[in-house]
Amino acid sequence: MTRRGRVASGQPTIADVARHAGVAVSTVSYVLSGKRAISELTRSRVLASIRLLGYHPNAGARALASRRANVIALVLPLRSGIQVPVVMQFATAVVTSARGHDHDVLLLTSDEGPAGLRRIAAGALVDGVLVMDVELHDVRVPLLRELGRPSVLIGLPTDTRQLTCVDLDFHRAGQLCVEHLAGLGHRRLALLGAPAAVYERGTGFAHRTRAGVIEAAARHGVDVVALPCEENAADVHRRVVGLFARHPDISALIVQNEAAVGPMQAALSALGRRVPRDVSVVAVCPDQFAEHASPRLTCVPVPAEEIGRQAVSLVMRKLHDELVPEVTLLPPRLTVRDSTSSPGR
Amino acid sequence: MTRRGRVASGQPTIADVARHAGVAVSTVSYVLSGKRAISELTRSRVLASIRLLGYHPNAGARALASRRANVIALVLPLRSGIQVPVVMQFATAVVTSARGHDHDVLLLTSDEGPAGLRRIAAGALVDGVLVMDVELHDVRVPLLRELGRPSVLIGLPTDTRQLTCVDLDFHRAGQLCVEHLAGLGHRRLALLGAPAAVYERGTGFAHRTRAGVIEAAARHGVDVVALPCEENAADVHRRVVGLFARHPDISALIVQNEAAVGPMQAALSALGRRVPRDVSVVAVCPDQFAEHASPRLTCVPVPAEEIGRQAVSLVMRKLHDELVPEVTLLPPRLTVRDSTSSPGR
DNA sequence: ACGGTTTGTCGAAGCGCTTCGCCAGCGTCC
DNA sequence: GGACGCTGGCGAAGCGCTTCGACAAACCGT
Repeated sequence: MTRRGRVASGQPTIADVARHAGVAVSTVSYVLSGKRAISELTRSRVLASIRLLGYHPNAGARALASRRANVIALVLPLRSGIQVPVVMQFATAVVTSARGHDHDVLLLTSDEGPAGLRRIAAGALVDGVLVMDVELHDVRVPLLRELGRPSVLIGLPTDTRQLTCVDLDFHRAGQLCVEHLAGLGHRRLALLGAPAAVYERGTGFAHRTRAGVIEAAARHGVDVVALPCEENAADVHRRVVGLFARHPDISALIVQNEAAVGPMQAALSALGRRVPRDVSVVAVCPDQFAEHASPRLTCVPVPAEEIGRQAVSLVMRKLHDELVPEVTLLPPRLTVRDSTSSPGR
Repeated sequence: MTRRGRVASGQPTIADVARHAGVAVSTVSYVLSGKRAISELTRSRVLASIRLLGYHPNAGARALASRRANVIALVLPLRSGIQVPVVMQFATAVVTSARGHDHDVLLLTSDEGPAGLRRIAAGALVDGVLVMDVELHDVRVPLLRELGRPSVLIGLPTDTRQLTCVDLDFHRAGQLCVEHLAGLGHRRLALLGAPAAVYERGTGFAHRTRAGVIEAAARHGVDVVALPCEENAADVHRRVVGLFARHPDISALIVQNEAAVGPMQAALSALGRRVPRDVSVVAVCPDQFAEHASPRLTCVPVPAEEIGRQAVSLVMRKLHDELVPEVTLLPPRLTVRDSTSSPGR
């Protein structure tokens, strides 16, 4: 019996590789990690053995010995009012770019709450944490600060001290929408926002967009009505009809609610207002969605993939003890399509 | 120096707990796992120490020693034509129910392909694998068979031998739609299906629904036109208009494409056909989506959460070496709402 | 009072890997 | 030509946990 008192796992171990290549275990390890110089001859012999035996390092053993799991956690929201496609795009971007850094991604939902975070972080299941759907006064923030593991927030809480946050500059995005519309000559706008619940729980992006819209409107001498909007067709219809009943001279809409776009268009057409002839529409939503709508929507895209990449890159840098900025805001840009034009034409 | 030659991690270890409670390390382990009888007195002393020290078992060490990572992998698709909200619902259901079995979820995207699967499985990063978006002749299927780790497919490949699959019975779902409409008196139907690419790559659910629809239509002596449908408003519009141009007497639509529902309704209303007065609509989509549409849609809901729970439960049973059925098909049910009625009323 | 179980606990041997210290062999430089 | 520095490799000590076998002590029936 050469080794092992218990049941064999079937998988070859680093010792098998070492024996097969005629070198020491540590040499194999150094070939794999590149942390010490290894002669080209030995290197290729070891690599050949690895390939031949179909060796894959055991993740648990590696994590135990190196104190690095090569896994990061991604905490996703699952509650109502989230932009599902955005979240999904974001998640895939995170997985893809984490793999580019030789890390895997552990998926958590926020419903296990802070306890879940503590469990995986303290248990060394993950090296770092990415948190989505951050609220202005998020309960997880104090925990993240004390956790002792690198973390990156997607979204901005009120107090960003000692944190690392990345997000689209939604304030600027709101401004961009207004500037575009004001530039076209619109004087009365409305913002069809996220569901009321999203504002109530203090989700940053909704507040920041609204603030940007209102601020820019004031600056450009433009009137704006901001109202939240649920994600069902009936509510959207009611809101839009009510809006134009109270403010018949509104000539442009800013929409930050993907689910509302379709129903909104239906409501407008029911009111006999055509886009963009009678009403211009600017959306804050994934580019692809705007592209697929009819008419194609002028929009400020939410660069979910770019945010995901940035978040991963930031957490990796923190893992390497680099200093990173507390806040990274990506500059939004506005893509002009077919849903906006000058009013009264 | 009591322990450790290298840098302290800060986290208390099981040895710290044992020392604090005045017992052996193995005793603490048995308290935690419950695998041997421990006196109530000792048990409570140990638990008290654990709480006091804030001990969390190290995942890597545990995985190494026990040969179980307590993690399952979830392979999600990220390509076009997938039903994003369904996937998302599914993912959260998987995470939630995995946690109920004391497991975490590692997120993979299918773009790393079979190599990714092999890596995590061989490396013992995960104990089992859940694979979504299965094609009829999926390249990953042979790999799963040889992988030596429990796996569950969400969706049905052509050959299910030696596999475990779970899905909604889409064939029956298609039948249900037709039966409902035929029962109302409709004689000419159309199926607005998934994007063409989805059929082309042999994704099971699309094929099976279509087959069920066609089969039931033949059985009920009903005509049906089945056509794929892209996810952008312009294509949907074109298809719907073309459809009624060629078949003006079609009185009901079956839709299996969430993104197409809104544009379809818009197209119908542009054609002057009202739902359900002139055209009845049955959707195969998440219940919530149907509920939020206007009018509320009669639908066959895709029970993403239930499928997720089932998938986790199956993989857990396989982890415990239980025998499980090769194929689990959940029975669909049809929810009648406001989008269907008898024709010509 | 004495074998035979149970019950509760302990000690130690790994799990498969990383990493530290050590050293042999070589070229190099006054 | 000896002190020195590299280079390439080895051996062994853990990392923190689970689990197996051993074994006192308590309990049993007789």
